[in-house]
Amino acid sequence: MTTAQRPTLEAVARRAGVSRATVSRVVNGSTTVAEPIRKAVRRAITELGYVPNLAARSLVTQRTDSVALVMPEAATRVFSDDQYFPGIIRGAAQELEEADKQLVLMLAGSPAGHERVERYTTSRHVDGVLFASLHGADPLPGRLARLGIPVVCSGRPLGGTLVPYVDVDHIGGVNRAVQHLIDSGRQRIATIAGPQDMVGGIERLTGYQAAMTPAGLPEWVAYGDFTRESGVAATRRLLAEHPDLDAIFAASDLMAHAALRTLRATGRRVPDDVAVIGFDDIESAAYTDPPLSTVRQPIQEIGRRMTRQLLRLAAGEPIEPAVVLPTELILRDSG
Amino acid sequence: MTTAQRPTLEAVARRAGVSRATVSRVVNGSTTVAEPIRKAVRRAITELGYVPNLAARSLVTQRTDSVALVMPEAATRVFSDDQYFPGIIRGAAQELEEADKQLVLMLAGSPAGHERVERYTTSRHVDGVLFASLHGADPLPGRLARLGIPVVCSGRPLGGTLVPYVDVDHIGGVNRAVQHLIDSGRQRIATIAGPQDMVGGIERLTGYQAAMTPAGLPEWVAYGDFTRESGVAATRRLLAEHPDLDAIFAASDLMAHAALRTLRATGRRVPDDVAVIGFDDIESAAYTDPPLSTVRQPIQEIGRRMTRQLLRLAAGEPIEPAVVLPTELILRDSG
DNA sequence: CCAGCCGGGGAGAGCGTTCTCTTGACATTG
DNA sequence: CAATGTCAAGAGAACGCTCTCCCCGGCTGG
Repeated sequence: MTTAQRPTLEAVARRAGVSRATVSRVVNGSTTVAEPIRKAVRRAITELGYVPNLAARSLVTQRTDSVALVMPEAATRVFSDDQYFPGIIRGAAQELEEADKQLVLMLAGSPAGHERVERYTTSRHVDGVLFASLHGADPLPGRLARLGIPVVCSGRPLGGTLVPYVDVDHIGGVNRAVQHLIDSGRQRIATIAGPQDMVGGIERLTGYQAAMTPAGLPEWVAYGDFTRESGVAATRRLLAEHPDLDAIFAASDLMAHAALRTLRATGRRVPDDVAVIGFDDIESAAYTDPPLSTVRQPIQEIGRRMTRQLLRLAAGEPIEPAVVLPTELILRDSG
Repeated sequence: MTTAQRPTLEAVARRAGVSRATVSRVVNGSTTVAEPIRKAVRRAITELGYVPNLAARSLVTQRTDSVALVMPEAATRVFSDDQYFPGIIRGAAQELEEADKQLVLMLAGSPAGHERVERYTTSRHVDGVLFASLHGADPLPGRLARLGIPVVCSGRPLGGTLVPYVDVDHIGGVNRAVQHLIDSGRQRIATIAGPQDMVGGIERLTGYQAAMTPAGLPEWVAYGDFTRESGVAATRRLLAEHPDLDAIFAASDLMAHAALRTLRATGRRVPDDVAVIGFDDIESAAYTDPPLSTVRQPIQEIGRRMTRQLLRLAAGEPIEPAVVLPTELILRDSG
């Protein structure tokens, strides 16, 4: 049961008949070690099963080789079945794996949780911090950035904070979707907007308006919070106020899905009577009835790019303050 | 731009006019410090904004205050829209937050990734390892356990490895579901089984058989991998071989959803002609058409319990080698 | 009244790395 | 051939913390 003492640099050095410094050089890939010695050290390492002690290394290098990914646990969308959360994680994990760094996940749900995240991240326990799906104008990213800690956000941070971010072209994507509705003859196009304390929510609404206003069409808006429940309620509100609407753009696929069902429940046919387009392109979008047209955003790529930017930042390289990835209109049957 | 030097124990000690040892005692909550001194130290800490250096602490305590959560990235279900992945994470994160420990997420997708996970976890860089959703008979958990590293799996590990685990009562839940189908008069009940290299896949099939065999009913099985795509294919196969089936139990909601659609595409009505019951109770189960009956498993609770067990193990406390959580039959409209 | 205790606090030795200096062995040059 | 340069490798000092002694002063009991 007792654990064998883990071999240290010292042990490897003794075994290979060299100094600790040389072993360290070999481990860290310095070129200034003669081949035979390098070989001997390598053998000693494998024979002893030596693995560097990261804590000791961190202590002297002042690096931790880990980055934090902070997500607001409360965010309904994060834990519903759209794939934002796993997508970001997966992208980040892939990119970090290549850099041989660790991913520390922090959920900043409760105020206590948020405080904990702040304490942890400000204390240089990680080499950088990734923020996903921020709500409102969280001051934390800006504060960290001012402390000189590398920070990258998914989605442009609200509140004028100057923090590098990676986002998708919400406005352009939505604009294209709504334009498509207009082009196919729809005249009474409503939207189910997302929460207005998140960039995604705000900009998708802007995209809708950017298409409607120039066309001189009336703008009908109901607000949801990206979830199905809110989508049902919003659709009902829209139908109550505008029974004759002939299209709905929903700011999330979950809400679009809810719209689909609610429309059908009221006897409307999709897309014959009402066209519906969503946003996200979640996996189940292809499996709704009818299959949902939607604006696809490359979630996993967001995670990758965020991470890449962060690693650059941590390495002291310059980065562009904003990366905006394209969105794509996916036309299926609903609109 | 230059980062202010972080204050150390030393600095706090000087400021408070005591020794490092005393500050350490205060920080770690030792009782043998007189109140006035304790107060002085506390003040010095806040004035200087002192935060302990975790690396230095780890170096001497041999603890890291972090645990790894390992997930097979390749697992289709992990990144599809069922909520297994986020659920486990959330449960684990909540429990770890209370213990003030960090969650290090590792995706063991590629062989290289798996090797990386092994290297990292065997090297005592974490206080314990959580394995989620294992495929086949992975030797890693057993190996770690033998090294004396605390390990807990979600789902009974295959291959006879003796590692503590937390699982749900697959067999009981499925048994109840199929029994319900039988009780409501169904006679030709097929099943879409999950992958047979995962406990969940195996046991859900066992549960089906455990209900069918005693009833003397024919057992019709098609295999899928928990995804919608595989569900479509499996349903088609079942229909081709047994056009007269009157019920399907699917080992995942995703496959059940696919069955729903495929059945309808062939002109069958659910539940009138064919009843369908799934497994998981994912969020969208209530939003399928018709709403899906299913066996609910408490995913988040699995995450919590795994973590609690792991923390006990890490603290040297004894734990029960297996925790099995109950499942619940949720009857909606599909069966 | 003194030995013995005990609680509060300090001194100092590590923990396992990295990294700067320094040394020593050759090779190169004028 | 001496002086200089180059390169490989070692010595040893941090890094910031915990924890085991150890000491000091005051209190108790015989």
